[in-house]
Amino acid sequence: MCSCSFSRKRLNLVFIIENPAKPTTFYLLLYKYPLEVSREIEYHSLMTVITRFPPSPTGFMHIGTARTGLFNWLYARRHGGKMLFRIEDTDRSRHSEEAVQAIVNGLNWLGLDWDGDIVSQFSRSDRHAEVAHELVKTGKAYYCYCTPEELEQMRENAKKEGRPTFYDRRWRDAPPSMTPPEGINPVVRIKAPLTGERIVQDKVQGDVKVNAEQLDDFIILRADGTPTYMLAVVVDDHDMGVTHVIRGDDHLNNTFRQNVIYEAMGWDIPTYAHLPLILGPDGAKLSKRHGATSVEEYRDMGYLPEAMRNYLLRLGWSHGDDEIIDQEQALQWFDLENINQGAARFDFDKLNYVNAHYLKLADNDRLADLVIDLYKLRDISVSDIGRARLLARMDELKSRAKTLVQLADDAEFLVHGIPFEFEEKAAAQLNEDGKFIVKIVRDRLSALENFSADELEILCKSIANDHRDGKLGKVMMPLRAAITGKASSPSLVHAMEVLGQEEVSKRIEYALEKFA
RNA sequence: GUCCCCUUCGUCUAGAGGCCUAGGACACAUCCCUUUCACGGAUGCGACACGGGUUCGACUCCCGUAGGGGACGCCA
Repeated sequence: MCSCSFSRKRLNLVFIIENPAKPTTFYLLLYKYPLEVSREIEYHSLMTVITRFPPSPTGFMHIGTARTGLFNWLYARRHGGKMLFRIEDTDRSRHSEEAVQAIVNGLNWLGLDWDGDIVSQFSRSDRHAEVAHELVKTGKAYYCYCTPEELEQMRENAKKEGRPTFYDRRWRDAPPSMTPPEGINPVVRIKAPLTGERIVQDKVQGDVKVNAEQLDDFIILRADGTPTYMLAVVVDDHDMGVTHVIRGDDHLNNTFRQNVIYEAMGWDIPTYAHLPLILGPDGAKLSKRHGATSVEEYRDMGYLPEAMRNYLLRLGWSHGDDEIIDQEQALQWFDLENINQGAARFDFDKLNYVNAHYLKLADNDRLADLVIDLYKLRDISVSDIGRARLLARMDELKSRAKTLVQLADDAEFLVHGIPFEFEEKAAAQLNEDGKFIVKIVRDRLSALENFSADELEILCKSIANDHRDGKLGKVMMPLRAAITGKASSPSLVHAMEVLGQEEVSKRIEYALEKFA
């Protein structure tokens, strides 16, 4: 199969070649003009792609977890595959239903779904133990009777001598003379390779090499018979048929250990892609002190899920110069090749910009509902009339705001009743000069044929001409203060139209009375 | 202490040895629009961490240095 295309700078000849060694696998080759080099740009497999989303039940969904989830989801969906959902609750004490629910809620909010049931790692511990014992039987793993104190001592000594801080393998090939001490339940350790270069092939980081001397015989089964994380992930990923492991950079080192288990069991190693971490605005690891770290906090700050997805996607992944990438586009474009290798800082300015963009595109009814939800948190109840006003001005409102919270602030005067508060700058507008103008407006309001924005504007302009040298602002500012209680607002004449003559008059009377 | 990874405008990034006088976006500044605040439009400011190689030619490849991040648990 061959296709040909022109890009800005080159002629592409694409050959899809079957790999005879793996009949279900195809390579996509790209030839650059002139035909000097060929480069494998993509690896397509006809096997179903299976990714996984394996959060720890921490009680909330970290923004980094969300991004990893998004990447896994996009990759699976892009390739017509599946994303599995597994709770990493090997440490059962951490497990709680609420914690799982929090993650599910986060995923739902982001609009990501998964295939099959949520798998609890804890529920599979028998299987994990079975694998551990099988490895002992085949001589790939062994029992170790060291106490935590002894291990601590080893680490200290190693550090002092400048060696890796590892277990010294004293039970690895224990001679028969070394009888197990009484009363100690052994752990199971795996036999890691002693020498040679170990390579992890990573889709993001490339080939990562480390000497076997840096790997120790890590524990796969604890003294109480429960599996460690290292064993559990490998067994579960294998049993669940995971083909692509897309996860945070912090697991890159673990990968060498996990591969030891894969090899000992003779299992296929999945394709790895390790994503760089998200840093806070100051370059340090994103943490609580940077403000929001969980997706629900971003929701509460007024960000739209589609904006969040777009922003998170662009944080570390790119498609040329494209910035606004909606879900549909992302599904067509997403790949592992264009993930950046360096960690990225979280930038609220950019998020705001992206959010403002999606706000403009969002459906008005949906936005009204979201804003009304926000008002509930402020103990403001919105009547049907209030909702209708919101809707009537939504096109303008959504074009101005960066977040739903801003939109809600902007629109609050449309839904609140009398009495209402005046902010300081608004109060200042209602001085003698201001009240003078407001009274003139009030007196001439009833003469309007239609209480419409156009006529209101004509009226205000004529008042400005008569009393303020044609300076419209001198009329609008005090009027705005009287009607909204604020010094800035969306288009006042349009807002007045929506509020209606009766409500406008009431508010003017209320303001004049208050600042009498 | 040991090992691993990373490094292009303030930030996110484009860049696949000559297309680079390094492109885009956010932020910032100025101007325009304007009843306010925003939105929008235009223009501007602004970077290849440093030092060595390789090459006719390096942002791009290699090696060092510096800086940043990560991992070294009977946590996940």
